[in-house]
Amino acid sequence: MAAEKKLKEKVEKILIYLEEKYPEAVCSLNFKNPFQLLIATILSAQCTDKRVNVVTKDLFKKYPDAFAFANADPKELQEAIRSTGFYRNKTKNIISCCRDLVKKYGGEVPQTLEELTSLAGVGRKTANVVLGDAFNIPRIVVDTHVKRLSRRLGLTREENPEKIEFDLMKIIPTERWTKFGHQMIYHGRTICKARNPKCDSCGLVEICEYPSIKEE
DNA sequence: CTCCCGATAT
DNA sequence: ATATCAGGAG
Repeated sequence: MAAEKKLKEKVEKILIYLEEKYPEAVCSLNFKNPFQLLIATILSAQCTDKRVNVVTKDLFKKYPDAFAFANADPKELQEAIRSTGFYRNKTKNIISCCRDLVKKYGGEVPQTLEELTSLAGVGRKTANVVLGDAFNIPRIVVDTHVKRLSRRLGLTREENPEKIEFDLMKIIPTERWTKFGHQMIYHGRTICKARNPKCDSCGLVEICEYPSIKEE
Protein backbone atom coordinates (compact mmCIF):
# COMPACT_ATOMS: atom_id res chain seq x y z
CA MET A 1 0.00 0.00 0.00
CA ALA A 2 1.26 3.45 -0.89
CA ALA A 3 0.10 5.06 2.33
CA GLU A 4 1.87 2.43 4.40
CA LYS A 5 5.07 2.84 2.49
CA LYS A 6 4.90 6.58 2.96
CA LEU A 7 4.39 6.15 6.69
CA LYS A 8 7.35 3.79 6.87
CA GLU A 9 9.58 6.32 5.12
CA LYS A 10 8.38 9.04 7.45
CA VAL A 11 9.16 6.93 10.49
CA GLU A 12 12.66 6.25 9.19
CA LYS A 13 13.32 9.97 8.74
CA ILE A 14 12.04 10.70 12.22
CA LEU A 15 14.16 7.97 13.79
CA ILE A 16 17.29 9.17 12.01
CA TYR A 17 16.64 12.78 12.97
CA LEU A 18 16.00 11.94 16.62
CA GLU A 19 19.10 9.77 16.82
CA GLU A 20 21.23 12.52 15.27
CA LYS A 21 19.83 15.26 17.45
CA TYR A 22 19.40 13.41 20.75
CA PRO A 23 21.91 10.55 20.69
CA GLU A 24 22.27 10.56 24.47
CA ALA A 25 18.56 10.77 25.36
CA VAL A 26 17.85 9.06 28.66
CA CYS A 27 15.34 9.19 31.47
CA SER A 28 15.69 12.60 33.08
CA LEU A 29 14.31 11.57 36.45
CA ASN A 30 17.09 10.89 38.96
CA PHE A 31 17.04 7.40 40.49
CA LYS A 32 19.40 4.77 41.84
CA ASN A 33 17.15 1.70 41.67
CA PRO A 34 13.76 0.55 40.33
CA PHE A 35 12.00 1.57 43.52
CA GLN A 36 13.24 5.15 43.35
CA LEU A 37 12.22 5.38 39.70
CA LEU A 38 8.74 4.11 40.56
CA ILE A 39 8.25 6.78 43.23
CA ALA A 40 9.78 9.53 41.11
CA THR A 41 7.48 8.66 38.23
CA ILE A 42 4.40 8.68 40.44
CA LEU A 43 5.45 12.14 41.60
CA SER A 44 5.98 13.33 38.03
CA ALA A 45 2.27 13.43 37.16
CA GLN A 46 1.47 16.93 35.91
CA CYS A 47 4.80 18.19 37.19
CA THR A 48 8.16 18.84 35.58
CA ASP A 49 10.85 16.20 36.03
CA LYS A 50 13.12 18.99 37.19
CA ARG A 51 10.86 19.73 40.15
CA VAL A 52 10.61 16.01 40.95
CA ASN A 53 14.40 15.73 41.09
CA VAL A 54 14.58 18.60 43.59
CA VAL A 55 12.04 16.86 45.81
CA THR A 56 13.41 13.31 45.58
CA LYS A 57 16.92 14.40 46.50
CA ASP A 58 15.94 14.77 50.15
CA LEU A 59 12.94 12.45 49.99
CA PHE A 60 15.01 9.32 49.38
CA LYS A 61 17.30 10.13 52.30
CA LYS A 62 14.33 10.23 54.62
CA TYR A 63 12.51 7.33 52.97
CA PRO A 64 15.10 4.99 51.43
CA ASP A 65 12.77 2.11 50.54
CA ALA A 66 9.22 0.77 50.39
CA PHE A 67 9.29 -0.13 54.08
CA ALA A 68 10.03 3.47 55.05
CA PHE A 69 7.22 4.88 52.87
CA ALA A 70 4.81 2.19 54.10
CA ASN A 71 5.27 3.50 57.64
CA ALA A 72 5.45 7.19 56.76
CA ASP A 73 3.41 9.80 58.56
CA PRO A 74 1.00 11.14 55.92
CA LYS A 75 1.37 14.75 57.08
CA GLU A 76 5.13 14.64 56.89
CA LEU A 77 5.11 12.98 53.49
CA GLN A 78 2.61 15.54 52.21
CA GLU A 79 4.91 18.39 53.14
CA ALA A 80 7.91 16.66 51.63
CA ILE A 81 6.27 16.31 48.24
CA ARG A 82 3.95 19.33 48.31
CA SER A 83 5.71 21.26 45.55
CA THR A 84 5.04 18.52 42.98
CA GLY A 85 1.30 19.22 43.12
CA PHE A 86 -1.59 16.80 43.74
CA TYR A 87 0.23 16.12 46.96
CA ARG A 88 -2.68 14.66 48.93
CA ASN A 89 -3.49 12.08 46.27
CA LYS A 90 0.15 11.31 45.68
CA THR A 91 0.79 10.82 49.39
CA LYS A 92 -2.14 8.45 49.73
CA ASN A 93 -1.12 6.55 46.62
CA ILE A 94 2.54 6.24 47.56
CA ILE A 95 1.81 4.93 51.05
CA SER A 96 -0.78 2.49 49.73
CA CYS A 97 1.51 1.45 46.88
CA CYS A 98 4.44 0.82 49.23
CA ARG A 99 2.32 -1.17 51.68
CA ASP A 100 1.37 -3.37 48.76
CA LEU A 101 4.99 -3.69 47.71
CA VAL A 102 5.91 -4.79 51.22
CA LYS A 103 2.98 -7.16 51.62
CA LYS A 104 2.95 -8.78 48.19
CA TYR A 105 6.45 -8.39 46.83
CA GLY A 106 8.77 -8.26 49.83
CA GLY A 107 9.45 -4.59 49.19
CA GLU A 108 10.69 -5.23 45.64
CA VAL A 109 9.24 -3.70 42.47
CA PRO A 110 7.42 -6.22 40.25
CA GLN A 111 8.36 -6.48 36.59
CA THR A 112 5.10 -6.93 34.72
CA LEU A 113 2.65 -4.34 33.45
CA GLU A 114 -0.26 -6.04 35.22
CA GLU A 115 1.42 -6.15 38.61
CA LEU A 116 2.69 -2.59 38.32
CA THR A 117 -0.63 -1.08 37.27
CA SER A 118 -2.36 -2.86 40.15
CA LEU A 119 -0.41 -0.58 42.51
CA ALA A 120 -2.04 2.65 43.72
CA GLY A 121 -1.02 5.67 41.66
CA VAL A 122 0.59 3.53 38.97
CA GLY A 123 -1.06 3.72 35.56
CA ARG A 124 0.12 2.50 32.22
CA LYS A 125 2.49 5.38 31.63
CA THR A 126 4.25 5.02 34.99
CA ALA A 127 4.46 1.24 34.62
CA ASN A 128 6.04 1.57 31.20
CA VAL A 129 8.65 4.02 32.49
CA VAL A 130 9.68 1.54 35.18
CA LEU A 131 9.73 -1.43 32.79
CA GLY A 132 11.73 0.46 30.19
CA ASP A 133 14.22 2.38 32.30
CA ALA A 134 14.64 0.27 35.43
CA PHE A 135 14.31 -3.20 33.91
CA ASN A 136 15.35 -2.61 30.30
CA ILE A 137 12.20 -4.19 28.94
CA PRO A 138 11.34 -2.39 25.66
CA ARG A 139 8.32 -0.11 26.09
CA ILE A 140 6.88 2.96 24.45
CA VAL A 141 5.91 5.50 27.07
CA VAL A 142 3.03 7.66 25.87
CA ASP A 143 3.03 10.74 28.03
CA THR A 144 1.76 14.19 27.16
CA HIS A 145 4.79 14.91 24.95
CA VAL A 146 4.78 11.64 23.03
CA LYS A 147 1.06 12.00 22.48
CA ARG A 148 1.37 15.56 21.17
CA LEU A 149 4.34 14.88 18.88
CA SER A 150 2.96 11.62 17.53
CA ARG A 151 -0.24 13.37 16.54
CA ARG A 152 1.49 16.39 15.06
CA LEU A 153 3.81 14.19 13.04
CA GLY A 154 0.93 12.08 11.79
CA LEU A 155 2.13 8.84 13.40
CA THR A 156 -1.32 8.30 14.88
CA ARG A 157 -4.75 9.83 14.78
CA GLU A 158 -5.74 8.34 18.11
CA GLU A 159 -6.46 10.37 21.20
CA ASN A 160 -6.25 7.57 23.76
CA PRO A 161 -2.65 7.01 25.05
CA GLU A 162 -2.98 3.23 25.02
CA LYS A 163 -4.18 3.22 21.41
CA ILE A 164 -1.34 5.58 20.51
CA GLU A 165 1.07 3.18 22.17
CA PHE A 166 -0.19 0.31 20.00
CA ASP A 167 -0.01 2.44 16.85
CA LEU A 168 3.59 3.36 17.63
CA MET A 169 4.59 -0.22 18.46
CA LYS A 170 3.48 -1.25 14.98
CA ILE A 171 5.79 1.22 13.24
CA ILE A 172 8.80 1.56 15.56
CA PRO A 173 11.39 -1.24 15.82
CA THR A 174 11.20 -2.91 19.24
CA GLU A 175 14.80 -2.18 20.13
CA ARG A 176 14.14 1.55 19.74
CA TRP A 177 10.97 1.75 21.82
CA THR A 178 12.42 3.01 25.08
CA LYS A 179 14.89 5.45 23.57
CA PHE A 180 12.33 6.72 21.08
CA GLY A 181 10.19 7.86 23.99
CA HIS A 182 13.05 9.76 25.59
CA GLN A 183 14.02 11.38 22.31
CA MET A 184 10.45 12.48 21.60
CA ILE A 185 10.26 13.96 25.09
CA TYR A 186 13.53 15.87 24.62
CA HIS A 187 12.23 17.19 21.33
CA GLY A 188 8.90 18.02 22.87
CA ARG A 189 10.47 19.96 25.71
CA THR A 190 12.88 21.99 23.58
CA ILE A 191 11.40 22.38 20.07
CA CYS A 192 7.97 20.86 19.57
CA LYS A 193 6.51 22.53 22.64
CA ALA A 194 2.82 22.48 23.47
CA ARG A 195 2.71 26.26 23.21
CA ASN A 196 4.57 28.14 20.49
CA PRO A 197 6.43 25.22 18.95
CA LYS A 198 9.68 26.29 17.27
CA CYS A 199 8.84 24.86 13.87
CA ASP A 200 11.50 27.03 12.21
CA SER A 201 14.27 25.27 14.11
CA CYS A 202 12.78 21.78 13.71
CA GLY A 203 14.32 19.44 11.18
CA LEU A 204 11.04 17.61 10.74
CA VAL A 205 8.86 20.47 9.41
CA GLU A 206 8.73 19.04 5.91
CA ILE A 207 7.18 15.77 7.01
CA CYS A 208 5.13 17.23 9.88
CA GLU A 209 1.38 17.64 9.59
CA TYR A 210 1.09 20.15 12.38
CA PRO A 211 1.35 23.34 10.32
CA SER A 212 -1.67 22.15 8.29
CA ILE A 213 -3.84 20.44 10.88
CA LYS A 214 -2.95 22.63 13.88
CA GLU A 215 -4.01 19.95 16.35
CA GLU A 216 -7.55 19.95 14.77
C1' DC B 1 -16.30 13.31 32.50
C1' DT B 2 -14.29 15.57 36.93
C1' DC B 3 -11.13 16.17 40.46
C1' DC B 4 -6.64 16.49 42.25
C1' DC B 5 -2.88 21.14 42.72
C1' DG B 6 1.88 23.68 43.05
C1' DA B 7 5.43 25.81 40.03
C1' DT B 8 6.72 27.94 35.95
C1' DA B 9 6.62 30.03 31.19
C1' DT B 10 4.31 33.13 28.27
C1' DA C 1 -4.25 35.83 33.65
C1' DT C 2 -3.71 31.41 31.66
C1' DA C 3 -1.68 27.24 29.71
C1' DT C 4 1.11 23.53 30.76
C1' DC C 5 4.03 20.29 33.21
C1' DA C 6 7.26 12.51 32.00
C1' DG C 7 -1.13 11.20 34.96
C1' DG C 8 -4.26 8.49 37.68
C1' DA C 9 -8.52 7.45 40.15
C1' DG C 10 -13.46 7.65 40.89
